[in-house]
Amino acid sequence: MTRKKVKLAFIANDSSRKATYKKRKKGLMKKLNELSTLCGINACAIIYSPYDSNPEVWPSNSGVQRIISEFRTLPEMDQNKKMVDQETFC
Amino acid sequence: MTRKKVKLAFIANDSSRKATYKKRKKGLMKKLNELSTLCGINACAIIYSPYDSNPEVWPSNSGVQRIISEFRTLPEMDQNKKMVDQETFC
DNA sequence: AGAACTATCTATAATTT
DNA sequence: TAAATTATAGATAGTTC
Repeated sequence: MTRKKVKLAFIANDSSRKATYKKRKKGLMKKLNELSTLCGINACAIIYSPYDSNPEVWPSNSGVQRIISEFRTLPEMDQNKKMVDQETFC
Repeated sequence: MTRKKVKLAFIANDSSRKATYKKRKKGLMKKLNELSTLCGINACAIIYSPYDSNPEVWPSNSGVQRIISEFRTLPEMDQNKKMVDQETFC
């Protein structure tokens, strides 16, 4: 996306792929932090990769645990359909 | 970030905040999709907001469920420390 | 292997429709 | 309100050190 447009496909070259991963992971975490701060919302992200020994998370392990606990309390069906009461709000 | 620099703070104006949320959420999901594709990694994100009746997720509800299940299988301590065997790989 | 640089691509704030 | 536009801030591919 800069010196040349990047084709949206797996980067075959190992070192290029790792370099891109490190840069983009950093950028993504920054974006998520900005979204959360600017809009006052809760969010989390978990990223697995061979480059990090443990999953990279945002905002923190405890923050992720809190949000996924909430996510799991949603009945399976409600995770896909709109809920009427909140629909009214939006 | 464009016509004017944005201060990293909660956007007080309701309509501006909502507009920013919608744009940035879309951008974030695109970035996560790109990271996953380019680098061949597994990742997920969950975003809660008053603008969407249900949490917005990437890549899908089932994908999120799969990844958080894996995350939860990590012993609490391992979620923060480096693991020696993978350290060698990186 | 990284850290830094920089040219240029992308995301998006403000504006218009 | 929401979608489209556009000017500009930000992210990053390729390169250098």
